[in-house]
Amino acid sequence: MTMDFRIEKRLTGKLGRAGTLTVPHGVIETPAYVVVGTKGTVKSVDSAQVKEAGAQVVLSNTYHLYLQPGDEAVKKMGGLNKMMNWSGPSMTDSGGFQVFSLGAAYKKGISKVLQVTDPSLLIPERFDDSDAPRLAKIGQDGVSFTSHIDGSVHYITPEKSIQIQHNIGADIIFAFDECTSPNEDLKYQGEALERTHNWARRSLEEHIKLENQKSFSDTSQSIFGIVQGGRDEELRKKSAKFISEVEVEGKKFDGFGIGGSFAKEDMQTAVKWVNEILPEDKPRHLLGIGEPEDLFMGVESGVDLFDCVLPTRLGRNGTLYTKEGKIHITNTEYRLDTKPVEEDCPCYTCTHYSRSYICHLFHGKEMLAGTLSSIHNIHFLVNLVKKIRQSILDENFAEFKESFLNKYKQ
RNA sequence: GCGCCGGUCGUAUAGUGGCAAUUACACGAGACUGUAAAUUUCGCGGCUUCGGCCUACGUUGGUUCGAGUCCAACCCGGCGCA
Repeated sequence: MTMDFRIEKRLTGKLGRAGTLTVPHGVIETPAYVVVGTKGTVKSVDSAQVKEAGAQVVLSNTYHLYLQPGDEAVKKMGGLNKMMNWSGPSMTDSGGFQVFSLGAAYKKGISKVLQVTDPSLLIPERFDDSDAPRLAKIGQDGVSFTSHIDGSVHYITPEKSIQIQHNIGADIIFAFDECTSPNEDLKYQGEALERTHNWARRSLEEHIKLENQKSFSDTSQSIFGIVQGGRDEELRKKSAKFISEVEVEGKKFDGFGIGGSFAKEDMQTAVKWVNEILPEDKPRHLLGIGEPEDLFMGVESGVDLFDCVLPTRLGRNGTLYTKEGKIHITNTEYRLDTKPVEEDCPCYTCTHYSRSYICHLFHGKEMLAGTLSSIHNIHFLVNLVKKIRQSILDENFAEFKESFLNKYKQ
């Protein structure tokens, strides 16, 4: 058994559903918010704290672990879970996102989610910036990366990414893809999609080959294919169809990632196009998303898994989630505020510390600031998705969504 | 008492004739979506119809078209000699 996905309840009239996803390291109740631990650590938070904050599953990164400490080292340490003392379900991203973040987006201030109201802003910036500095360059067969750590050059192919992910040993691994920049033109999006599809097939082939080589004592892994296609309906649908149907030795992808960068406004339409095509009986993961409003949108559009760096990144940088919206805990108004971050929040941070203390920790540049803040943010977002799940089971999703979003100011 | 050195935005500094004045920290407000992020941006004398205007480098006066910068006196601090 590699993976078992069961749908318990559906949202009537919508694509959403609540279910359970069972993998070798445990059960994930879906929809679920996956916590990101890029280098085999959820930044500033220990695995026990991650668990206490309610997280069910952690996602690490192939590229980063390959560079440091090296996938062989991870394997030697007993695999990702053992290495980071995480007993629950685990995933690795393929390195595809780094094709974007270290490539087209490198030093350009382009982010995964673009907040634009004017669609013309999304139209081509692509004249020829091929000589722009970047650490990732797309080649014939794969991508060459210049290590940001020591400048060494590494060529990552789909096969290589899958081999690394097998050494790392997470429960769920992802096909190697190209996450395109939101301001690439349609022609480029089409070419990139061909490449991603080609890489998807090769990823699946390599995965099956490696699974076939495993012995009984080895833990089996599942692989998710990634749907791309930018903001174009035709490309998105074509990709959803291809990724769900591609087959090697009679085997298909175990689940799906929905990747790429979006204008906030088109995210929902893109997700719907895709999820209307993807097979219902397999899990779908919206990669790199998101914010509370994105979670409601995603769930009702048929997403089962989300992951995002926001809880930890924002936490480390002094922004904390509350039911009324995000607050900047370093601001003067919290200096003498002895209330917890959230009055009725059961997380470790809120049950033990005050806003004023966390404000003080940030001003004093104390490491604990990032830890306590990350714990709260993880709890907030993970728990929000758990509540969304419960609302599907209780058949009051719409009411919950409305009451939450009414209070929550973006 | 004599001599030398020094007094610049909260702090520490840069600045030897064109300066609302450098840099760092502190302070203030933002940003962050599959993590090159404990990162990063902006602001930090006042007013403004955004063209400027006013007030500012210990104090007072002077030289100069123009002074934080040169001169004089004074005040304050440090060091040395009596």
